[in-house]
Amino acid sequence: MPKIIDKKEKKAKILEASIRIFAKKGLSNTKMADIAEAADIGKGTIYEYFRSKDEILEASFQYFVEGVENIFSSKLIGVGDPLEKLSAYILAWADVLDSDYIDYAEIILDFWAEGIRTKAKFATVDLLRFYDESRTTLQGLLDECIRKKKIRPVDTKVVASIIIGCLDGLIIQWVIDRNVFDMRTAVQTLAKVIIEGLT
Amino acid sequence: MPKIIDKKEKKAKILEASIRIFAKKGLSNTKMADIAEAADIGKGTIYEYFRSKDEILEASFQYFVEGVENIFSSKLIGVGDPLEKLSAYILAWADVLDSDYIDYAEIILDFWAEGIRTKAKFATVDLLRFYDESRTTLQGLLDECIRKKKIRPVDTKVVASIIIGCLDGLIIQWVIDRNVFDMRTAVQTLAKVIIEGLT
DNA sequence: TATGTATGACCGAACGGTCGGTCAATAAAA
DNA sequence: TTTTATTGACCGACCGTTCGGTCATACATA
Repeated sequence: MPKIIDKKEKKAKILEASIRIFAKKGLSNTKMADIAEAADIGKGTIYEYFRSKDEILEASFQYFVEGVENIFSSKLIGVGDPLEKLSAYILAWADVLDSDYIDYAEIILDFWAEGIRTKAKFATVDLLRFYDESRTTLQGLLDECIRKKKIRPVDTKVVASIIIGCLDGLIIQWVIDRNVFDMRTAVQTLAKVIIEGLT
Repeated sequence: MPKIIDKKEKKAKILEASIRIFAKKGLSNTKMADIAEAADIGKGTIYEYFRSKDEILEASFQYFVEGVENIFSSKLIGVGDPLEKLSAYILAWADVLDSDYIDYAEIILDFWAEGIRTKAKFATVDLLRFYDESRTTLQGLLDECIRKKKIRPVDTKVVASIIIGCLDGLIIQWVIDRNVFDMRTAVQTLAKVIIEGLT
């Protein structure tokens, strides 16, 4: 019988390597040979696991979204007070950018840029879905706050967009130059300003 | 004597064409041939005006920054009250994204993404300078507000970063999907929430 | 030996940039 | 006015290189 290997595990290994390189070099500056080298395999082997570079790109993005969503849901469970939940949601972004996710922070701009133009599934489906779900979650939190009279009535859809925008924008600045401010402090201040602006 | 043409004007023509194509296709998906076609000249002619693709990239970015800075300064003159100035600054972003600047909005993500990685002057010098100046301007506005007791004391550097971040983040969302919210409304709401959060 | 796995030499399309040559506008000469 | 010379502007065929993807071969395991 032939050698049997864990396809799933190897696929993940390639994916992780590709994300590392994407983050370092950018999406279109990354060559298949680079990924192969980072994954410590031959270039041809990649094609045993992925049909094309585009397929790797798509899979990478989904990997990223999964990771982010896991962090978020883990930070929200157990929090009862809607205002606390709102705060926890905003603060969770600082956790997303910690440790393992630094690579993702550097890659996210490329995903955004690429996502706007390509017809790849990850862009037209996954990216929009991710934002839509984020916005819906946040909007739900805000509506709950209003219903319980924790904040004054506002256009929750617009405010939700603004909050997500703030977080994305901070990521950009932080990625461009990490010395300008501390991410955790910035996120805490943001939460404070927003919540006080709404109450 | 031969035909003498306005080199500056032609350079601008090439630049505008390149920006249009960059916005449509992305930085690294844009070919010199595409730019030539859009500028309605031969490919070789481009090299009479720019040494390389990278040089075009750099010039494009500077063109963008100049345009944005012009809009901003024009919106701030004549405004006396510091709180009004703060508001005017935030609202100016909606103007930036109007009409002529739509192309720029689509290109800005690429500039950000590319800027982080490349050693190109536009990235290491101009991009950082642009953010630094924006932050400084805003910080000055905030300091003035605090001095005149228009808002409560806060870490103005962090708040300045947050405001810029909010605006960048809104741009991203708006570029990805313009139907989600109206930019002008969002910016107005943002100004309101921030200012009320600070007073 | 049979079969799943791995590989890197190889291929062809595509791209950035070059270069030899053409064109058009003007000025000076006839 | 016509002819000729001069020169900047313009161009696209071409070249060297790069890169995504293929495939013939080799390898490892049962």
